[in-house]
Amino acid sequence: MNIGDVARLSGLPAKTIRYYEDVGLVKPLRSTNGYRTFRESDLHTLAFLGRARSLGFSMEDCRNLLELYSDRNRASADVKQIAQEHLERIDLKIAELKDMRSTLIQLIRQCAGDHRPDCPILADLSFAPEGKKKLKQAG
Amino acid sequence: MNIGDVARLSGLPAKTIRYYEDVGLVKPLRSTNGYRTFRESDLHTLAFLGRARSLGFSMEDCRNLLELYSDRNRASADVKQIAQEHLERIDLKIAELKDMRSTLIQLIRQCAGDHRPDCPILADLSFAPEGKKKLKQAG
DNA sequence: CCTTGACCTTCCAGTAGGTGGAAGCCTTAT
DNA sequence: ATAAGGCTTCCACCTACTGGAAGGTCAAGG
Repeated sequence: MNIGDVARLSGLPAKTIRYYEDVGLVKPLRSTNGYRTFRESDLHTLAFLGRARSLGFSMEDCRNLLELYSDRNRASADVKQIAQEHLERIDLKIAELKDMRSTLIQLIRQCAGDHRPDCPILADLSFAPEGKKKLKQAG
Repeated sequence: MNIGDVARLSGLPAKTIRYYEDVGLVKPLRSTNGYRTFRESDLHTLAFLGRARSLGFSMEDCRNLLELYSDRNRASADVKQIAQEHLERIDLKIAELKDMRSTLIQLIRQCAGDHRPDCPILADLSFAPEGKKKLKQAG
């Protein structure tokens, strides 16, 4: 299979697949004309990567997961740990975003959104004292 | 004020402040020795930027917000729109993360996490059928 | 006067995870 | 022979910084 074929089959852009080769995540063969030649196992790896990335795993995680995947003596505990740490990062990120969200919603609600210049959003941004910061962190 | 002073006062790293000058978000003066000299208004701008960034606004948004802030004939509607679009992006991001989260939680729950190699997490990653992909794309 | 240490300066490189484009080779069909 | 499309490499760019090297500046102390 050439890169276009695995791109279609895996759903990943050819550029991304080349990048994954660059960083050593997939190692296709080369045919005499210099074209990359992908085996079934490469396609499988790419599908694995696509799925893992879609779950938000970092490239570093992907690398480790792939290694565990090919290790028949792996302990599922090692896989689980990677997933759990990733989950914690996701929860942290969600919490951060929710914090931003609640502040934004408040500000947006207070803003008239008309032709006049007065704006509580700008007022908040231009005057963010310690008290507010504490409120934000507590909320 | 030198850069160290505004760094302490604004809570932003000096590096970041230099970067903000690089991209034109703040324009400190220079004293004869080449040091940046910040006025009160520059400190104010930096505080504004710090607050806006902490709410997740992009640099592009920050640029526009600063421009509106200094425009006495602004319409609060323009500010509100920037904030609302940002809120939508945040909501989208939260939704994506929650999707990942729920899948991850399921997989983690199913994984024994012991010394044995069998692992539903790897099984999922290595076998992502069309049905799953559609779910992912819908979410 | 000299040194020490804390500042400050610029410039270069690297981070994650790609994406876009240019220049040019390969293949296939007509 | 030529055109279309696929493939190659390489380089730059994106966000929003961050780290570090090499070197200039300034105030205090001996």
